[in-house]
Amino acid sequence: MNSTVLSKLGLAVNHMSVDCVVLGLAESTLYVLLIKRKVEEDGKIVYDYKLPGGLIYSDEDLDDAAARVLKELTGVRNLHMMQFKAFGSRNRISARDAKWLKDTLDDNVQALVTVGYVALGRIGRKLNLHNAGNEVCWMPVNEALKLELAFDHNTLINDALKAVRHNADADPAILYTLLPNKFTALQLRMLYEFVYNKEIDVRNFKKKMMQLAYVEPLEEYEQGVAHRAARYYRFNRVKYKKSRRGGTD
Amino acid sequence: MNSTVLSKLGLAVNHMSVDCVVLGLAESTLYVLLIKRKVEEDGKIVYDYKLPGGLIYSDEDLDDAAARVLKELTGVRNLHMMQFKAFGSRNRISARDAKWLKDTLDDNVQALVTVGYVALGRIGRKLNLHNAGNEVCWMPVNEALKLELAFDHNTLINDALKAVRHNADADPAILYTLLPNKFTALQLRMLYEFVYNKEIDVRNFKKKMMQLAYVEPLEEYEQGVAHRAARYYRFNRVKYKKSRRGGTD
DNA sequence: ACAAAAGTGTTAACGGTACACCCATGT
DNA sequence: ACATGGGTGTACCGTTAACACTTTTGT
Repeated sequence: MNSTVLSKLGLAVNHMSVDCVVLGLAESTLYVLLIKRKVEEDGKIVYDYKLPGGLIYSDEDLDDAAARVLKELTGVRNLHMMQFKAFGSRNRISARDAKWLKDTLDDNVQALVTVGYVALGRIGRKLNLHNAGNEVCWMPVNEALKLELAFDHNTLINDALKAVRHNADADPAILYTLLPNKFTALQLRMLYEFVYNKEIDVRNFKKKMMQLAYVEPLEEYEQGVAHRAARYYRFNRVKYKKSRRGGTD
Repeated sequence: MNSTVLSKLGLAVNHMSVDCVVLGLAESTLYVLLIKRKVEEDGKIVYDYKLPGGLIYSDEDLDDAAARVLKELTGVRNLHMMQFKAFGSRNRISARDAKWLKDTLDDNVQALVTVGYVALGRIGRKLNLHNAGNEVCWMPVNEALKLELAFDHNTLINDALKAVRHNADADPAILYTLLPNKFTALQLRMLYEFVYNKEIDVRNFKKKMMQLAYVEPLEEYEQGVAHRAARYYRFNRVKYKKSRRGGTD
């Protein structure tokens, strides 16, 4: 059966995986979802971090594989995952990674092409923190990028951020998946500041924001804050879609 | 060796390929590079078209695989290939495709994940028109999309076009790879009109074009045309790169 | 002379950016 | 009362968009 394929194709058979870069915003810091990895090295046990990822089944689509892998590893569901780039095998696998693959998959894996997915989510979600013996955690993106993550996951995170920035103006709706249902003007502005990586003038931002029919002001305000209470707004998906289909607004 | 992997992983092993969408512009029509495919069906021999594509070796990077495949199949080299999307296996393979894969690779292939690459090239290039028994040809994109191409190649072409449009403003240089070394203002404008899919005012366009330091007017003009001769311009890659690195122009 | 496409400037509308003060609330 | 962050309007500038006539060349 399949071994025939292998002998015929030789080098041309690889392993394929998806890796998920899940971003979340809290207190104006961007976090990324990581899995703690246990590796034995020189007789000592060391820990490092990896993105949630896994192999693709042959009967599933890429998008489905990404959703399944994320759910299996972290319990997170129903996130809108966006494919951003595929990564080849060369230079992706360090000695430590090879060791880990061998321990996990019980064989030498020489090539591993991965398809990167990015999702934006709310940090409040419940995680299966110890799913499958793995420890799942949120880590500020800045800190994560200072570490040496498994495989080329530093690269994946960087490219995921680029993809979000690149796609945000084509489809601003993805940004609102990072915010809670009710958010203040400050939260929205900080999100834009992060995405466009620069400071935005408060008044100018408010002006533009009020022109967006799909950002609806509510009659609700912050409570118990030591200053004037900020108004809450919410994202109206229906109006958003309408505005994309050539509505006058 | 590898068969161990298979037995352990079962469904998780697939075939991986790259497919190249090579676009070229001629006479204000956009063409795509296709390979004629011969399939036996119900005892009859039928022909259809596919994009140049092939399996990825485990020791090469994706970008290298794309360049190699394109060269092997069409003789085209040194094109800047841009990865745009990966495509999963489900619904990609028709009965006819399965038959062709079996004839070509001598086994049943159930899953085939492909990474799509797009390149812009000049149509004048010499092609190895009958490389590896395949007939390579340029076909107007509009015509190609009316046909039922192999696998999900209609989708690939459409997504490649979207990617070009999406990337053109981030990096206009890619557009100039579609033009001959010396081009007229009309050619450049038609290219922009295609990419942004709308008419552009002649004078406004000229104004903006003259502000681009990297579009250099030459002292050469069209010859033997039945109207006033148009001036030629050329793309200066060095100045372009300089302008991207924070030069004042 | 005429047909066909090249080449060339000005004005108005719009969107983006810069900028400073008063308001509400808890301590 | 004061400290903290929320909320608001106006003026300038650069970019884009609309618009029509003259020039060159071949037939």
